Amino acid sequence: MIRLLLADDEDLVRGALTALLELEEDLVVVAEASTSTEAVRLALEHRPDIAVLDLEMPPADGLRAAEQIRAELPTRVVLVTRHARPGVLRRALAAGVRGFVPKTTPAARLAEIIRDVAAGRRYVDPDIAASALTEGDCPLTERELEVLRASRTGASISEIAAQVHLAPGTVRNYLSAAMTKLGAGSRHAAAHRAWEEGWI
Amino acid sequence: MIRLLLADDEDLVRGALTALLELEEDLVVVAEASTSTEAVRLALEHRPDIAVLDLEMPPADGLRAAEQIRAELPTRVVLVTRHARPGVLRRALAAGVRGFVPKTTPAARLAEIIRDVAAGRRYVDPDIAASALTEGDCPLTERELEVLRASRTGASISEIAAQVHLAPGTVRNYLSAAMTKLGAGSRHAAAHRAWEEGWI
DNA sequence: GCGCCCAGATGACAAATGTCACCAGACCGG
DNA sequence: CCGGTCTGGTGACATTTGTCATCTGGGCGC
Repeated sequence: MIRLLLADDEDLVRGALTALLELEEDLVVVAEASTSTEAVRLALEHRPDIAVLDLEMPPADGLRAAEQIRAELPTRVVLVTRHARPGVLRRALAAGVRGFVPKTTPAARLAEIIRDVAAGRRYVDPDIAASALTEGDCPLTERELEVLRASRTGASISEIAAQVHLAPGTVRNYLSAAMTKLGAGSRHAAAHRAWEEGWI
Repeated sequence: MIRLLLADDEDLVRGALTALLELEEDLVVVAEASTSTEAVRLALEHRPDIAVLDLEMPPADGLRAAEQIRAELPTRVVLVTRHARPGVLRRALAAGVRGFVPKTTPAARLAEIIRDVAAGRRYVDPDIAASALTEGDCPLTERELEVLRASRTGASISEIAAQVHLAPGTVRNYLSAAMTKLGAGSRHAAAHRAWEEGWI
């Protein structure tokens, strides 16, 4: 019997996935979480064999939760995501995630993937893997990513500066560098671009 | 026995919802669609009692599909959405949708909601309904919405002008008006705001 | 016809933004 | 200790953006 932790912030989806997986006789959902922090807490408490985490989850994303779980437990992590972007896959694998499943995967496959991972194998969506291999790595520094993230809501330079605790001029420099690297004409275009690539 | 059409572009979610609903003895999923056009086609073919449509679905969104289904069939439509924004609810009700369910709804409620709708009642998520009632309607004109939509990717004024076939100065005027109405300091902030409200 | 309104356009102006060159500490290998 | 490198910061400058007053031409009631 494979014991599962299921985390997804959308109750409807999480509940539906539970229903789907409980149909399998060798799988049992022992805990459900709706936030990344709750996922970590419940993982420590229940020590499941596999943690199935949604990537898009407040307050920290599923990747952070995966890292924390992996740091403490032998639990294997399967990440499920809507926007399966190459950059995310790269980060996920670096974090030691054992399965990477976009939500475009047929539902019937999920149980098989979980069994594979439980058996020690890895699963990575073939399409994403292919594009991750052909695409270049993220050229941006951590700081550049930070200011780009902060500019996604349309904030002004000074607002971004306040958010990231930097001087406005410095923020402009980072943004300028990021824009050059991404070939964008404005920080907003750069932020959009970086998001599409899965870098923020 | 209530016959259902289920449409969601994410196979995993759609399959999981099918599993969830098939657990109910009085519900049966007679067709599954992964695009809005397929949803309309299958609805005409199978004439289900209820169509459960995801709002976020290519190529046209679930709202369009709902309108088309309603125009041809007595089928009742339940919309499921991730970003349950007041403006969207407003448009959905105007399109004759009978149920409006954000994905934050507990999974166990979905079957009840479907039975309610099948029985002729309506269901609207209480939280969204409340904010839709307290919030004002979209104050933006069609043109203002158009230029805001075009600016979402971070395009420059001249690029937007080319997209919407207007002079750059005119685009600036519309953007300026939109920013004033939304209390935003830049068009990017305004676009973000308008998106959050469900207006674009 | 006449006046009125409205979408679209223009031009002038101030403020915000992006570019660039350069400075000051901190940190590190040698 | 020294030079190299990295992060953070500053100031000058050209462009872009946002604001506002104003113009133009077409529809429309009368």
